[in-house]
Amino acid sequence: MSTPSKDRLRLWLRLLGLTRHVDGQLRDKLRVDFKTTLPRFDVMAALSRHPEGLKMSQLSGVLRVSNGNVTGIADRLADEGLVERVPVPGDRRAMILRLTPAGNVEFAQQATAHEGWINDMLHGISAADARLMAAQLIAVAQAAENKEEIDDPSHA
Amino acid sequence: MSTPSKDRLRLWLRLLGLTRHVDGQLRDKLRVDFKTTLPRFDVMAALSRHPEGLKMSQLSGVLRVSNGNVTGIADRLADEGLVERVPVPGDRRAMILRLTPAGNVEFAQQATAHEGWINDMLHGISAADARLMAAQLIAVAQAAENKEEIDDPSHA
DNA sequence: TGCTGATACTTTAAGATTAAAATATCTATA
DNA sequence: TATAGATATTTTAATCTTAAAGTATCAGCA
Repeated sequence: MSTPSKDRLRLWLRLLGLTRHVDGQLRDKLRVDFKTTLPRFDVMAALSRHPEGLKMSQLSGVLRVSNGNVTGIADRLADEGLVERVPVPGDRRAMILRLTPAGNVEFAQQATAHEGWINDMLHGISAADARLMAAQLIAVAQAAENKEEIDDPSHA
Repeated sequence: MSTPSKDRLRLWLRLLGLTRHVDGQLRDKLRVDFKTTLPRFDVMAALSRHPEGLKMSQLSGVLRVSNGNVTGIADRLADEGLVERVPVPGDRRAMILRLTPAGNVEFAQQATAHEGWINDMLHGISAADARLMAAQLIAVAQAAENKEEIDDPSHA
């Protein structure tokens, strides 16, 4: 049987299956090759895009995870000297988190490897198809998010 | 700059972004509407597809998670009377996990709601596009998994 | 100044997750 | 039958995750 609802459900299950597969591979490779984890990689990637650092709250906003989550990951990265907390002049509540020089060196290696892993795993897709699919997915994501605004106007 | 490698990386980031978004919404709705979690839903969904039940190891195989992981989730579901452990005749090591009648009733409601949530979130996609995209994703996933067999022939 | 509410972050409690170690049982074979 | 290795599951230790509670600070205003 095939209804629009079932077709969309099947699409979702495919999407989830592929994402989990790639995600799992990335976690394995980060662990084996770099003795780190995907959440740590994500934090360092976000900081890498903001060399001046990010406040803890900005970081959790960018990564779309809870505040408390970032606290623990930052603690462990700081223990290893990969990130550092810098006080914010004029606001003693806030802390800026940024990569240390050692963190920058380490992340550069991880990022290069990461791009290579993705390239390998998705090598069955041509560059042109990758661009097309990415564009389709943007449309899908926008549809999904617009749906929420209709449901919950408080976001407006 | 656009290289094939970057195009594939961007595709991956889109894929991940959409999946995380939908995933997060599902978790929220399961929590609010059913006071449960996605891992619990996943276990019950797998058992629902196998009314005779699944051995713990089969279940972790189907869900692609570790053995120990399933143990904890099964414990909690069993505490609530939604699943039960049944001894396997002839093998005292193994246990079959299956939905209880109460678990079946509960899951049926969750599954209906789940399909509706997906349908709402992906309503921007026509049924035809959903089928096309699902087919594309199958090809991508196969390419990704074939890649591994080439890398690691032990799976053959 | 002193209060009130908002903001930034951390801590806590509970569940999810994994790899690795521990238990219990089974199977094949010497 | 004894035992060695394989199999099924649980336990353990560590990390990740969230919601909710807690702490400290800030900003506006009476």
